[in-house]
Amino acid sequence: MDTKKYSNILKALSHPNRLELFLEIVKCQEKDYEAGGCVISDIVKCFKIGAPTISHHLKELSNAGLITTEKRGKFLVARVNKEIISELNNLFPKI
Amino acid sequence: MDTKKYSNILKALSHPNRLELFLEIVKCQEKDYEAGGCVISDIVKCFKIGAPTISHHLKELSNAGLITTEKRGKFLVARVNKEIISELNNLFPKI
DNA sequence: TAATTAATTCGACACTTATCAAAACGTGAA
DNA sequence: TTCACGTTTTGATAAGTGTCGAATTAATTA
Repeated sequence: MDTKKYSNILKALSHPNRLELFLEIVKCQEKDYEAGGCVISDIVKCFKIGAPTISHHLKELSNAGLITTEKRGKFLVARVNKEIISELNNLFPKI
Repeated sequence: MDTKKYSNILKALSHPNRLELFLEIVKCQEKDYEAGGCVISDIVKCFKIGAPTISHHLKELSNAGLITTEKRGKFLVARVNKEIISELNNLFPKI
Protein backbone atom coordinates (compact mmCIF):
# COMPACT_ATOMS: atom_id res chain seq x y z
CA MET A 1 0.00 0.00 0.00
CA ASP A 2 1.34 3.36 -1.03
CA THR A 3 0.75 5.26 2.19
CA LYS A 4 2.64 8.26 0.88
CA LYS A 5 0.24 8.60 -2.00
CA TYR A 6 -2.88 8.22 0.08
CA SER A 7 -1.70 10.48 2.88
CA ASN A 8 -1.13 13.14 0.25
CA ILE A 9 -4.67 12.79 -1.00
CA LEU A 10 -6.02 12.92 2.53
CA LYS A 11 -3.87 15.93 3.31
CA ALA A 12 -5.50 17.78 0.47
CA LEU A 13 -8.84 17.20 2.21
CA SER A 14 -7.58 17.86 5.71
CA HIS A 15 -8.40 21.55 5.80
CA PRO A 16 -12.01 22.61 6.37
CA ASN A 17 -12.11 25.18 3.59
CA ARG A 18 -10.50 22.83 1.13
CA LEU A 19 -12.78 19.92 2.05
CA GLU A 20 -15.81 22.17 1.68
CA LEU A 21 -14.54 23.41 -1.67
CA PHE A 22 -14.04 19.87 -2.86
CA LEU A 23 -17.45 18.71 -1.70
CA GLU A 24 -19.04 21.70 -3.40
CA ILE A 25 -17.38 20.67 -6.65
CA VAL A 26 -18.67 17.14 -6.14
CA LYS A 27 -22.18 18.37 -5.43
CA CYS A 28 -22.23 20.79 -8.35
CA GLN A 29 -21.02 18.07 -10.69
CA GLU A 30 -23.71 15.68 -9.47
CA LYS A 31 -26.39 18.30 -10.00
CA ASP A 32 -25.93 18.98 -13.67
CA TYR A 33 -23.48 16.56 -15.11
CA GLU A 34 -23.99 17.57 -18.73
CA ALA A 35 -22.61 21.02 -17.92
CA GLY A 36 -19.28 19.28 -18.10
CA GLY A 37 -17.83 20.75 -14.95
CA CYS A 38 -18.42 23.31 -12.30
CA VAL A 39 -17.65 27.00 -12.70
CA ILE A 40 -15.50 28.11 -9.80
CA SER A 41 -16.66 31.72 -9.70
CA ASP A 42 -20.19 30.48 -8.99
CA ILE A 43 -19.17 28.28 -6.10
CA VAL A 44 -16.76 30.68 -4.56
CA LYS A 45 -19.24 33.40 -3.66
CA CYS A 46 -20.29 31.69 -0.45
CA PHE A 47 -16.76 31.31 0.89
CA LYS A 48 -15.34 33.81 3.30
CA ILE A 49 -11.78 33.58 2.07
CA GLY A 50 -10.13 35.61 -0.67
CA ALA A 51 -9.53 34.68 -4.26
CA PRO A 52 -5.80 34.04 -3.86
CA THR A 53 -6.49 31.51 -1.14
CA ILE A 54 -9.13 29.79 -3.24
CA SER A 55 -6.66 29.59 -6.09
CA HIS A 56 -4.10 28.08 -3.75
CA HIS A 57 -6.55 25.49 -2.44
CA LEU A 58 -7.64 24.51 -5.93
CA LYS A 59 -4.06 23.89 -6.90
CA GLU A 60 -3.63 21.64 -3.88
CA LEU A 61 -6.70 19.62 -4.82
CA SER A 62 -5.42 19.41 -8.35
CA ASN A 63 -1.90 18.38 -7.33
CA ALA A 64 -3.37 15.62 -5.22
CA GLY A 65 -5.26 14.39 -8.27
CA LEU A 66 -8.65 14.94 -6.70
CA ILE A 67 -9.85 17.33 -9.39
CA THR A 68 -8.88 18.46 -12.83
CA THR A 69 -9.29 22.02 -13.97
CA GLU A 70 -9.72 23.62 -17.32
CA LYS A 71 -9.83 27.23 -18.38
CA ARG A 72 -12.95 28.18 -20.31
CA GLY A 73 -12.69 31.75 -21.42
CA LYS A 74 -11.96 33.73 -18.34
CA PHE A 75 -13.60 31.17 -16.13
CA LEU A 76 -12.12 28.16 -14.44
CA VAL A 77 -14.01 24.90 -14.56
CA ALA A 78 -13.35 21.97 -12.23
CA ARG A 79 -14.19 18.31 -12.44
CA VAL A 80 -13.73 15.62 -9.82
CA ASN A 81 -11.52 12.65 -10.58
CA LYS A 82 -13.90 9.75 -10.08
CA GLU A 83 -11.10 7.22 -10.14
CA ILE A 84 -9.47 8.64 -7.05
CA ILE A 85 -12.78 8.86 -5.24
CA SER A 86 -13.39 5.20 -5.78
CA GLU A 87 -9.87 4.47 -4.56
CA LEU A 88 -10.62 6.48 -1.44
CA ASN A 89 -13.76 4.46 -0.92
CA ASN A 90 -11.65 1.33 -0.85
CA LEU A 91 -9.04 2.68 1.55
CA PHE A 92 -10.84 1.66 4.70
CA PRO A 93 -12.27 -1.73 5.52
CA LYS A 94 -16.00 -2.20 5.16
CA ILE A 95 -17.20 -3.14 8.58
CA MET B 1 -22.28 18.54 6.85
CA ASP B 2 -19.77 19.17 9.59
CA THR B 3 -16.72 19.82 7.45
CA LYS B 4 -14.68 20.86 10.46
CA LYS B 5 -15.22 17.49 12.07
CA TYR B 6 -14.38 15.51 8.96
CA SER B 7 -11.39 17.60 8.00
CA ASN B 8 -10.06 16.93 11.49
CA ILE B 9 -10.42 13.20 11.00
CA LEU B 10 -8.77 13.38 7.60
CA LYS B 11 -5.98 15.51 9.01
CA ALA B 12 -5.19 12.79 11.48
CA LEU B 13 -4.63 10.47 8.52
CA SER B 14 -2.82 12.99 6.36
CA HIS B 15 0.69 12.08 7.42
CA PRO B 16 2.31 8.93 6.00
CA ASN B 17 3.58 7.64 9.32
CA ARG B 18 0.29 8.25 11.02
CA LEU B 19 -1.74 6.66 8.23
CA GLU B 20 0.54 3.65 8.28
CA LEU B 21 0.21 3.41 12.05
CA PHE B 22 -3.55 3.55 11.80
CA LEU B 23 -3.74 0.96 9.04
CA GLU B 24 -1.48 -1.33 11.07
CA ILE B 25 -3.88 -1.06 13.97
CA VAL B 26 -6.75 -1.87 11.62
CA LYS B 27 -4.92 -4.86 10.18
CA CYS B 28 -3.86 -6.18 13.57
CA GLN B 29 -7.40 -5.89 14.87
CA GLU B 30 -8.79 -7.74 11.86
CA LYS B 31 -6.29 -10.54 12.33
CA ASP B 32 -7.19 -11.61 15.82
CA TYR B 33 -10.26 -9.85 16.96
CA GLU B 34 -10.69 -11.78 20.17
CA ALA B 35 -7.38 -10.42 21.42
CA GLY B 36 -9.39 -7.31 22.17
CA GLY B 37 -6.99 -4.81 20.72
CA CYS B 38 -3.54 -4.39 19.34
CA VAL B 39 -0.43 -4.02 21.46
CA ILE B 40 1.45 -0.94 20.36
CA SER B 41 4.92 -2.14 21.29
CA ASP B 42 4.49 -5.02 18.82
CA ILE B 43 3.49 -2.82 15.94
CA VAL B 44 5.99 -0.13 16.56
CA LYS B 45 9.10 -2.18 15.95
CA CYS B 46 8.89 -1.78 12.20
CA PHE B 47 8.66 1.99 12.29
CA LYS B 48 11.70 4.12 11.83
CA ILE B 49 10.59 6.90 14.14
CA GLY B 50 11.18 7.22 17.86
CA ALA B 51 8.87 6.41 20.72
CA PRO B 52 8.00 10.03 21.54
CA THR B 53 6.84 10.57 17.98
CA ILE B 54 4.75 7.40 18.03
CA SER B 55 3.17 8.54 21.24
CA HIS B 56 2.40 11.89 19.68
CA HIS B 57 0.83 10.30 16.60
CA LEU B 58 -1.29 7.96 18.67
CA LYS B 59 -2.66 10.88 20.60
CA GLU B 60 -3.59 12.58 17.34
CA LEU B 61 -5.42 9.49 16.13
CA SER B 62 -7.15 9.27 19.48
CA ASN B 63 -8.13 12.93 19.56
CA ALA B 64 -9.64 12.57 16.11
CA GLY B 65 -11.72 9.69 17.45
CA LEU B 66 -10.20 7.17 15.06
CA ILE B 67 -8.93 4.89 17.78
CA THR B 68 -9.35 4.34 21.47
CA THR B 69 -6.49 3.33 23.72
CA GLU B 70 -6.28 1.53 26.99
CA LYS B 71 -3.38 0.82 29.28
CA ARG B 72 -2.88 -2.86 30.05
CA GLY B 73 -0.07 -3.22 32.51
CA LYS B 74 2.85 -1.40 31.05
CA PHE B 75 1.54 -1.89 27.53
CA LEU B 76 -0.75 0.28 25.49
CA VAL B 77 -3.54 -1.35 23.55
CA ALA B 78 -5.35 0.32 20.68
CA ARG B 79 -8.68 -0.35 19.04
CA VAL B 80 -10.19 1.25 15.96
CA ASN B 81 -13.46 3.11 16.24
CA LYS B 82 -15.61 1.29 13.73
CA GLU B 83 -18.28 3.93 13.84
CA ILE B 84 -15.98 6.61 12.48
CA ILE B 85 -14.67 4.30 9.79
CA SER B 86 -18.16 3.70 8.52
CA GLU B 87 -18.78 7.44 8.58
CA LEU B 88 -15.64 7.91 6.51
CA ASN B 89 -16.91 5.37 4.05
CA ASN B 90 -20.01 7.49 3.55
CA LEU B 91 -18.15 10.77 3.11
CA PHE B 92 -17.63 10.46 -0.61
CA PRO B 93 -20.24 9.64 -3.21
CA LYS B 94 -20.35 6.10 -4.53
CA ILE B 95 -19.73 6.43 -8.22
C1' DT C 1 15.08 -3.12 46.33
C1' DA C 2 17.36 -2.41 42.00
C1' DA C 3 17.19 -2.83 37.11
C1' DT C 4 14.58 -3.02 32.95
C1' DT C 5 11.06 -1.94 29.86
C1' DA C 6 6.95 0.75 27.73
C1' DA C 7 5.27 4.88 27.37
C1' DT C 8 4.79 9.94 28.16
C1' DT C 9 6.17 14.74 28.81
C1' DC C 10 9.00 18.67 27.86
C1' DG C 11 11.72 21.84 25.24
C1' DA C 12 13.62 22.85 21.11
C1' DC C 13 14.27 23.20 16.09
C1' DA C 14 13.47 23.06 11.21
C1' DC C 15 9.94 23.05 8.17
C1' DT C 16 5.34 23.70 6.28
C1' DT C 17 1.06 26.15 5.55
C1' DA C 18 -3.21 29.23 5.46
C1' DT C 19 -4.03 33.62 4.74
C1' DC C 20 -3.78 38.32 3.01
C1' DA C 21 -2.59 42.63 0.24
C1' DA C 22 -0.76 44.19 -3.83
C1' DA C 23 0.37 43.53 -8.30
C1' DA C 24 0.05 41.11 -12.66
C1' DC C 25 -2.22 38.39 -16.18
C1' DG C 26 -5.76 37.08 -19.64
C1' DT C 27 -10.23 37.36 -21.62
C1' DG C 28 -14.38 39.42 -23.15
C1' DA C 29 -17.23 43.68 -23.53
C1' DA C 30 -17.98 48.60 -24.47
C1' DT D 1 -8.10 50.51 -27.14
C1' DT D 2 -9.85 50.81 -22.70
C1' DC D 3 -12.34 48.84 -19.02
C1' DA D 4 -14.03 45.29 -15.94
C1' DC D 5 -13.77 40.82 -14.27
C1' DG D 6 -11.93 36.19 -12.92
C1' DT D 7 -7.84 34.28 -11.78
C1' DT D 8 -2.94 33.76 -10.59
C1' DT D 9 1.55 35.18 -8.77
C1' DT D 10 4.48 37.19 -5.38
C1' DG D 11 6.00 38.35 -0.91
C1' DA D 12 5.14 38.43 3.77
C1' DT D 13 3.54 36.87 8.24
C1' DA D 14 1.62 34.20 11.90
C1' DA D 15 0.52 29.76 13.29
C1' DG D 16 1.01 24.88 13.14
C1' DT D 17 3.59 20.40 12.88
C1' DG D 18 6.94 16.27 12.84
C1' DT D 19 10.79 14.97 14.87
C1' DC D 20 14.32 14.32 18.28
C1' DG D 21 17.00 13.96 22.84
C1' DA D 22 16.62 14.10 27.60
C1' DA D 23 14.13 13.51 31.51
C1' DT D 24 10.13 11.31 33.78
C1' DT D 25 6.57 8.04 35.10
C1' DA D 26 4.76 3.55 35.84
C1' DA D 27 4.80 -1.36 35.75
C1' DT D 28 7.30 -5.73 35.56
C1' DT D 29 11.28 -8.69 36.53
C1' DA D 30 15.48 -10.16 38.76
